[in-house]
Amino acid sequence: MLTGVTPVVLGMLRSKPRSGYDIKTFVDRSTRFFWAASYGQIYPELRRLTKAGLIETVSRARGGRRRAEYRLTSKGEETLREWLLADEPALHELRDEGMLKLFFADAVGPDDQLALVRKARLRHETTLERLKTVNPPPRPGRPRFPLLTRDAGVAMHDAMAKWYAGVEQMLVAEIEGGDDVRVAS
Amino acid sequence: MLTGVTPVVLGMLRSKPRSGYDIKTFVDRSTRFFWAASYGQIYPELRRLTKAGLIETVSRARGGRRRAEYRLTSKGEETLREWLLADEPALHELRDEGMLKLFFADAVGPDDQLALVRKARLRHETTLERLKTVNPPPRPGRPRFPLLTRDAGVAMHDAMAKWYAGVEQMLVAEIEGGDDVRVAS
DNA sequence: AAACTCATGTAAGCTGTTACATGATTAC
DNA sequence: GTAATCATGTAACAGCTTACATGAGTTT
Repeated sequence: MLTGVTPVVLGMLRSKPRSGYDIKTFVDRSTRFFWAASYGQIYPELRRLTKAGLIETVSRARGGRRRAEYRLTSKGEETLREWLLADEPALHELRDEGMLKLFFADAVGPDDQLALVRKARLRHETTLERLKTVNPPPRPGRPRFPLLTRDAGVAMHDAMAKWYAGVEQMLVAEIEGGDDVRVAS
Repeated sequence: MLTGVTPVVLGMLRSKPRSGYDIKTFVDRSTRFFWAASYGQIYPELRRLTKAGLIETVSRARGGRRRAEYRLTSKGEETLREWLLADEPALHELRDEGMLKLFFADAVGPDDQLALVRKARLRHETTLERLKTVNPPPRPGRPRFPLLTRDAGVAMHDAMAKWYAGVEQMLVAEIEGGDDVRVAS
């Protein structure tokens, strides 16, 4: 894989010809949650891949509008397949500021800790709901795996939301318990 | 937050003075899974933070070795607390090549799809096992939240491993089912 | 004395984001 | 006619990784 954007562009062009704009739009509605891409990556990549012979231009019009559509060449399809079946361990990177905050939560008092955890849970629940609304009707012939990855997102954020909920309960119990003790003594 | 490394450095110096080397080592054993940091970030950041008065140098020796330890100033502690309680939505970014491959898995045949899913499940299970072995004895007085984030990692990778296992079963059933039909017809 | 670990630091380079420029077409 | 959307592109910058340089102390 030359750069991080290569497989997305290749993959997006496999099912049908698309323009750079199309790719960006589709990425934002689909892979963005686990693999984002910007115009600054996509357009230069389309040129590189054309030069490398992995994709080719199809048509330059839609309506009267200027438009450059690309499709995979057989060489491009082969490259995509190679990447899919490659043996190298797949990259897996996470940047989760909420988790980092939790890591350092000892620096604040119990109430603030609770607020922090609650916020994190809410975030995951919001993402969860948003993912659930993505619901294109499965048609025969349409690729099935994209929808599957949506389910993965649901599973992940659901697990996280529930985990945070557990921590929340623990903290609530401690705060209340602590109050009781103080009242009782 | 100035840069991504700021809160880690600040947070790592809160519990006790550390050197840049210490910070890097500790990050690699703890936050790396959701927030990585390299020397190229840490050392320059230590200078910036010193100049800004958020941290200060403590001692310059340990054994006979050259060593620069830093600790939080009160201003630094305040900055850390502000970041912890900030209202801005926490950054959450994922780069998951395995998931991207699954997204495009329609491009390969059933057997390769299965192999791909199996590999992904194994990856998560491996990470899961590694996380489970991180088990520092909880001592009173030692911060508790770091250990909690380890549990979060366990929860997340467990959820993903199980989700992939489900997909795997589905694919296996389909492949076997397809065979049966072919054999029966 | 060789090898390893502790320890600090930087330069080059790669990747990716953001913001902007440009202009055509369509919807109101 | 004006606002929104479609569409392509780039330049500047921010952020981070990698590799290297350097050297002291420790272990074998």
